Amino acid sequence: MQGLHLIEGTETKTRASAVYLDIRRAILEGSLVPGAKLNVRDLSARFQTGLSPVRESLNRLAMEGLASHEDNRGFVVSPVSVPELQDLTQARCWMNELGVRRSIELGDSAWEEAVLVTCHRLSRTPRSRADGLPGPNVDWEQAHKAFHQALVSACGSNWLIETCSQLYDSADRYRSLARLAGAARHDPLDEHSEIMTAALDRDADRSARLLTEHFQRTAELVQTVIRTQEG
Amino acid sequence: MQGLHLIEGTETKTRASAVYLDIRRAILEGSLVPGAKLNVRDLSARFQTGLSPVRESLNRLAMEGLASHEDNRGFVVSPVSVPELQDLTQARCWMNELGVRRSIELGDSAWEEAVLVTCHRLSRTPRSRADGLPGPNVDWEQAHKAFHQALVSACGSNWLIETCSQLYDSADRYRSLARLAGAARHDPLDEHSEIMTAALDRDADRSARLLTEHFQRTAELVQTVIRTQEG
DNA sequence: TTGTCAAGAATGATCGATCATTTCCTAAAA
DNA sequence: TTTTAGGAAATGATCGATCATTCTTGACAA
Repeated sequence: MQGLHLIEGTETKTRASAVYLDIRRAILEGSLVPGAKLNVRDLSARFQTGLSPVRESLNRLAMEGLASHEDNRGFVVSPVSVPELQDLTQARCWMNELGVRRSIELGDSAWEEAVLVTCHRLSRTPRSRADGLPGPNVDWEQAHKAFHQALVSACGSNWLIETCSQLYDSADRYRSLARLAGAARHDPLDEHSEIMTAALDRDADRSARLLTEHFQRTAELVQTVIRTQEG
Repeated sequence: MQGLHLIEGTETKTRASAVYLDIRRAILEGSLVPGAKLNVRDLSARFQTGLSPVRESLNRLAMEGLASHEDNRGFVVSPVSVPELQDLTQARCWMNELGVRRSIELGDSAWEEAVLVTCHRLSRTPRSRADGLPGPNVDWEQAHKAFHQALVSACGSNWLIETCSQLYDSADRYRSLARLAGAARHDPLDEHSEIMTAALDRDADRSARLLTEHFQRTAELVQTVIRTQEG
């Protein structure tokens, strides 16, 4: 079997992994909405594959928290809620504060350069797509995550880095949902630059404060959207 | 299908979940040693079930970090190492410090009572098994985890509570491995009481310090064992 | 109308056969 | 002796049929 391409650009060794990545992306992008049933046979048909790879994918997603599972009742896209968003945001603030403080303490010049470069790339990447379509700009999403991960990358703990990455993805899902619901984004271009400057100045307190505010501001916007949808 | 009992006391609705819990326990107890191959057909035979439930279990374990997976190369019990133990310990210290500080801040009398009761139960549960066999005393393990989870239970963040639980289990695996390798345990009975007292006194700094020392002391013991095994 | 219950349909879970890839073993060549 | 090629064996991955459970539907009774 050659590499699989269930979706353009995705190439993996097994069907299970390919399907996993595709469903994962669909959930994070919001094209699979919270609460949606993840019917194994339907997904098999959609991805032109058997039942086993789909079930394996869903098991992975459930452990990751992106899907929910109950024995004999199948899988569902994990629901979203304001309390869960608040919990998530709190965790992001804690973890990123820890990460950036340690990185400021331990980071060498390579770390500084990574922060500088990823921030620069982020500022050069347009927020909206080049083709004018309304979807997310994958390049920007990637640059944004790269910058936030760079900030904590010198903390010395792989566990913390991985945790920040997972939290980022979960929060990203909320952002996508808010965008789909038509939230206008106050452009946070300068916020990122400010955070970068604080980090390169090795000002731990200011970095932590700016990061926390950055996360909370985003969360508040998303919260508003969820509330208007629920009500 | 009635409840399944693959192992005494385990009862779940699907084979996949039953097998998952059994393999998980085997890994945490150390009867499946780090690096051991998790052969799907062998496990199917051992648990008297088909291939699918086993594969689903292994996918879950891999996402959880207890198993490692590479496409087309199957599953392996996750290896252990001194650096990973250090990372894990660091993370435990951070997370439990956060958890206990917030709990001291937010916890009501129900939290205090939970800490008191779980500590009491722990002190009343013998460390070694009633039947004199050398294995772990499941009651003690359970009481120990209950106490540590009680300490952070009022932190207000489900995410943090769940994270502490996962970290506990991962660290517990290291402890089991050290015990199997014949590590003599300096009995930490009083450590737990001291932590309890500090928490009930609402002394956040002392609680955090004692917890961190508690984790680090255990980790150092385990490290020694791993090093002597490696060397 | 509302509640109950028994088919029947839909869906989830499991099975073992089969296909694909990797690993192992052996023999010939360097 | 070491290296390498090739084929067999082992293992991983996938498939679709089948079994088990849950959900739906509609007739009937209260």
